[in-house]
Parts: sequence; structure tokens; C-alpha cells
Amino acid sequence: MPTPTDSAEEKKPSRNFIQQIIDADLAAGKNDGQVHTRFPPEPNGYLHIGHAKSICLNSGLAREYGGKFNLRFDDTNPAKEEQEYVDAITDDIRWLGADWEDRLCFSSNYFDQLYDWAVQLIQAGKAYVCDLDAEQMREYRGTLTEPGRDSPFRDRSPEENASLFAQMKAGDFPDGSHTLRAKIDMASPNVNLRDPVMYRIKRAHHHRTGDTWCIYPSYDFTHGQSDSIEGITHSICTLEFENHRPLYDWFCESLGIFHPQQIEFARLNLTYTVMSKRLLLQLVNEKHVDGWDDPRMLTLCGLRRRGYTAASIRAFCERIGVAKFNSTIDMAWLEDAIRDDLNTAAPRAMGVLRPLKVVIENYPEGQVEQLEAANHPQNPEMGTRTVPFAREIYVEQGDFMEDAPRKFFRLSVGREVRLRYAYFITCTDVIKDDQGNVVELRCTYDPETKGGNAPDGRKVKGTLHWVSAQHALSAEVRLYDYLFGTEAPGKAPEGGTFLDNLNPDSLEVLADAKLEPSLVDADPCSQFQFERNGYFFADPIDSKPGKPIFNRTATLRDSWKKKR
RNA sequence: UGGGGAAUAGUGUAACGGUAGCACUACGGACUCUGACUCCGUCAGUCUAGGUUCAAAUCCUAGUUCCCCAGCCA
Repeated sequence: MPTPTDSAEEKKPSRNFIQQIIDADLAAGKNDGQVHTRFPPEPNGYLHIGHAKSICLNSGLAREYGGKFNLRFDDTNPAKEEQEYVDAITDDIRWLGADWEDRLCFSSNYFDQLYDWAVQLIQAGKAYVCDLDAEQMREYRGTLTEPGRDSPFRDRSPEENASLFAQMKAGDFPDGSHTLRAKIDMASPNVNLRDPVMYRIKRAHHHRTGDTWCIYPSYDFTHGQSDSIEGITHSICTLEFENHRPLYDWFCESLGIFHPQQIEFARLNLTYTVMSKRLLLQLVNEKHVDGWDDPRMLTLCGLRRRGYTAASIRAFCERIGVAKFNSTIDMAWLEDAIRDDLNTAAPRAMGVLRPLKVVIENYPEGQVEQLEAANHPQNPEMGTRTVPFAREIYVEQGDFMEDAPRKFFRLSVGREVRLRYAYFITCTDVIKDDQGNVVELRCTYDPETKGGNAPDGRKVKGTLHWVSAQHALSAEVRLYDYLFGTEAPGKAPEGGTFLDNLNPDSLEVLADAKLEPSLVDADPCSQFQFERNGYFFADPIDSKPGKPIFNRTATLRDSWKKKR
């Protein structure tokens, strides 16, 4: 008789469509059973969460199938590419945890081979040098609904083309004056096949090849062959390259070289953010954020500085799945991933973000007690620490309310609450300034409740975090919120730009939060849950010894806030 | 009015002719020295219209909607 356990075991883990294709390839004996993937960034910007999806997909597949994963920079446009980006990208990928072993590759390493292949196509009558300038070429290309016209230079002889191409390489022509084009079909309904450019003349300093070349291969003439050279079995890319696949096929077949299988998937979109390199660059250049690693940016370095762990980003990429549907993932998924990770990993501490002083009138003046607190209530192995308690403490301003509703389980005159790991206290009086603002609370404590339990068995509904006033560490704490205030910020409002969608409250700096003294030694990059507040990350750049600065990674869920 | 893709709860993603499942969100409840975590529950879905079949998300036909392509960018 089947038990529930039996039926649960029968459920197979679901396979995404790429895994299904690879399963089928392996079953058919393709590629000698090998799986080899790659991540091919252009070093012209920083990596963001969308790239993480691709990195996790590609490196994850290689790991799953016992295959290999390459990192290859597609660096064919020296005008936009820089070593700085190469360094930042390799750092980010390493941090994310993808391992390319000794296979750090560059398309620019294949420039000689690519040149030879171009000559091969010329000799085969499949490529020609064209004298049309950029504007003329556009006119000849036709439109989406009308075929293009053949270039007047299309029928040059292989000998003439070879000689002209050699001259291009030798620097005999000015930039933009000539191109090498594939001779395919100017009437093709697929515009990518209307004699695409293979080489252009561009006198620019390349970050790796320097000034060796004045002609550079186009991406289309480089990408597929680079995959081929590296023996990439499954060339996984985003949907917009689907239209290019016939062109890559044409190059591989015309050249008679190994033919990787290209598979396209939908890129990641997230609510409340923009993902395009252009817009991210604009945010940085116009200083709407503090740089590429601003914790509000969904760049990998920004997320890292916000306190997101690599494991949480990997888990996120795993959960969102892979498909061909253009989807937009709710930002809540990202937050869920980091909360999930940090909930088990982060030690707890007490920090009062918006302090309100409390004087415990019946507590002896000058007395200090060292109380024991658990570093992680669900995980005793993380040990305990000591927190000092004294007559004057700080609590959170939001933990007091004058005319409190019944469901408010915190402080109000006459109400009793527990101070975590300390005592029960009862509020007796409120002190206000001239404007009527609450500036101080007067309370009494019950000495019998030391440690947080009442011998008479009475219960309190609320437990508050607190910090001893005289022992408190004053620290800067940065509260981050969504950079944009609208779900689809890429869509500019009528007559405006996406910048109009920026959230003016995305950063709040608290100059004088009061933290428990043990945090004075917090190492840069260490992470804590400030109980009842959220997860915080000691900023690696601005923190100084004895003066940590904390970035809020994520808030805790707050069902009380929702009720109100 | 060219070509290439895609449509399953609010958001994602499974089911590959045989009980539409899972996760996130939302909303209830239990538990709680974190209004956290955890646990339990509720709401909610096959783009439309025909057809084939004992049986259709799945196969066929016709439509609808959305995305991509006219860089010497990638």
C-alpha cells in the first residue's frame, strides 16, 4: 500500500527547457557526451542581477552535467571597452561563485584566426569589400517590409577583394570608408542576412591588442566562431539573438568548423528597477546614485555592498526558472532570497535606529548588569554574548504610542512590556518638549523578572529591543529602499524620463543610531540581524576600526505595519 | 501590410493526450522572550473560437495580444 512518503518520492524535480534539450542531446550521443558552456560579457559596463541569471544558468549547467564553463570577454569594439570593466567583471563572477578554472578567454585572442577565416570566405566568393558609407549602406539595406538592393561593389573578384581587404588591414583607408561584408542575400526577410558587416575600419586603442589592428571584426562575425573555437556545445544567449542564429549557422557552415548549438532564453526583468546598461550608466554619470556599487543599484557590486550574499543570488536565480516568456519577476522574490539566507546565517544583535530615552526610575543609579543574550535563538551553537543594562536606556521611537489601540503590544502609559533578555518594565510617564514631542519615557521595572520571565507566570505580549544609554555605540546607519517608486520605471511618464520615477526616499542616513556595544568590533562585511529591524551589513569602504557603518540589506517582514 | 519568437492564478514556473502542481505575493489562523522565523489554511489559472478524441494546457484550424529585428553596438 503506497504511503504519502512513497508518492512524494515519485515526484521528479522539474526540468527547464534547456535541461530537457541537453538531456536529449546526451541521450542521442551528441558531442561525445560533453557539455561545455560559457558566459560572454562585453567589457563595457558592470554586471547586474540580470547577468547573474545567465552566469548561474551557464555555470550551473556545466556543474550539473560534469562539464566545463568558460568566461569569455567578447571584446570586439575597442571604442567602448576597458580593462577596468574586465577586472570588475571577473571580480563579480568570482564572488558569485562561478568557476572558469583556467579558461579565461578573450575574443580578441582569436583576431588572427578570424582574419584568416575572413580571407577564406573572400576566396570562396562569400565575402566582399564594400565602399558604401554607413548612410548609403542603410539605404541599400531596405526596410522590414521591402527587400534591399545589392551593393554596387558586390561582384568584385576574390582577387580584388583579397587585395582590398589586405589594404584595409594595412591602414590604407580612413575609418568608415570600407567594410568587409558577407555575401548572403540582400532580399532576405531576415535583415541580419542582408550582407552583414564582418569587418570595419576603426582606429582605436584596444585594451588587449593595443594598436596592432585598425580593423575589427563585428560581433556577428566573432561570437559564433569564438564559441566554435572553444568547443562550446551549448551556446546559451538571450532572445534577441534568435534572429542572428541563421547568420551564425551560415558562418560555421561556410567555414566548415565545429557548430555549437545556440539556445535562447528570456532575460531577467524585475519590478521597481531598470536593467539596461545605458540607463544604469546614466544613473552613475549623472550622480543619481553614488557609483556602480551604490547599494541601491542592482549591479552585482551594488548588491554585494548592500549585503546580499552570493548564495542568496544563486538561490534567487534558481527559483525564478528559465523559459522563453518575457517575464517580470516581483522584487519581493529577491528580498525573500536574502532574508531566507540571512535568517539562518546572521547573528542577532540589538540596535535602536530612532532612539527614545527611557529612565527606569526604580533601578539603582550607577548600577550596571551584564545580561546574557543568544546570538541566534534557533541555533544555540552560535553562542551567547553579554549586553550591559543600566538605569537609562534607549528604545525605538516607534515602540511607544500615546493613544495606543488595544492591539499595540508595546509601550504606552500604564502598559507593561518585556525588554529582551532583561526585565519587564511599565511605563509611568511621558515627558515632552515645548512642541509637544515625546522626548523621554519614565518607567519602572520588576526586579523579579530578570532575564525576561515573571516568576508569577504573568505574560506580556510585547518584547522590545533596547540599548543601554551610557554604553551605546553611536553609529551611522543607512536605510535603503527601492531606487524607483514605480513598478516599471523604464517606462517614462508622459513628457518625462525614467528619472522622474526615482524614489526620493531611497536613501535615509541615520547619523546617530544607538547600537549595542559589542558591535564596536564588527568587521567590515560582517552581517547581523538587528532584531525587530532587519539585516545589516558593515560597509566595507566607509567603516573605520571602532566605527562601523551599517547598510540595511533588507527589512524584516512587519505584519504590524501592515495592520495599521 | 516582411521575418523570428512567446502566451498556464496578482507574479513566476511545472505538467510533454489521462486528477492543472509548486513557489513568491495577498489574506486568515497557530506558535513565539524578534508583531521575525516556523507551521497550518484561504483566495486565485490553461489568450479566444472552432475541431479531433472516451479524454486536450498538451494534437489540428482560424484568430487575438505581447516581445525582437532595418548599428560599421553587443
